[in-house]
Amino acid sequence: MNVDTALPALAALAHPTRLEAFRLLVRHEPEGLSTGELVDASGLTQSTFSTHLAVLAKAGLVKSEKLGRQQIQRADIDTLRGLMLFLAKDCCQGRAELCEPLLAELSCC
Amino acid sequence: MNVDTALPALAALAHPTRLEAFRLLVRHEPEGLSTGELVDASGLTQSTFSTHLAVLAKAGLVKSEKLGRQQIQRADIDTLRGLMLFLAKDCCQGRAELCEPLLAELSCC
DNA sequence: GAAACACATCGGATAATTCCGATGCATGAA
DNA sequence: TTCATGCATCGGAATTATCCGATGTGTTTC
Repeated sequence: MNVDTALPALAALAHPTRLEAFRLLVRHEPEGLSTGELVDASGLTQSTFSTHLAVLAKAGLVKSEKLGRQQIQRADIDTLRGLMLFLAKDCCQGRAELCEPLLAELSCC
Repeated sequence: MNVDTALPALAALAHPTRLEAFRLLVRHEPEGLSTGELVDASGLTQSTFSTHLAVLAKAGLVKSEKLGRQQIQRADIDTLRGLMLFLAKDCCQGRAELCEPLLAELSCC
């Protein structure tokens, strides 16, 4: 993950519909959800949501898989992790004191 | 950090100029940089960059302080940490296996 | 084959971003 | 006081994002 890959990922998440859809997919890992279920959850038109999904997919945050005539969407945790590492990298370089509190809170996992 | 605070933060970072400026400020913690220095680094007009800086400030990612007639800008690491925790929260809830690799890589700090 | 279904894509209208020059408003220097 | 400096804000033009209905494509069912 670098600036060129982080920017589309940030832009993809910087929209209420897409952020909510992505979080929903993360909570439904690893089974995923069909596009139709996501459309229903969004409350938007099918065509509108489809373009949102395309933005998430292009950013690498969502991968899809065909299952019969529906499309199963799944969150790509590796990309999310890459984005978080990219954001953390700057403050971690030689300045551990800045990221220690983050590690402490993440240790809940 | 919740959806309402994460969305402006994501949108603020989802722009090449603002992302670069924020990363520059993180690397210059805790001294900070003046607005003029950031303008020079951006290559944009002073007025254009000022509006970008206002977006970062409104999202809580940058705090400023007056020093004579210049304005010292500093990255707010707490907000960055809050954003990362918000993104990580979903995948950590009851599914530690998803976040363990993140912790492993972050342990470089 | 025909119809129904799930989803993607196109066309176009509206709204929001982005960018700049010009101007305003403080602060420090002469 | 007068002038220069550093920065914020205003007004407006160009670009981009967002949203929807309509249509196209592939898949299952009858």
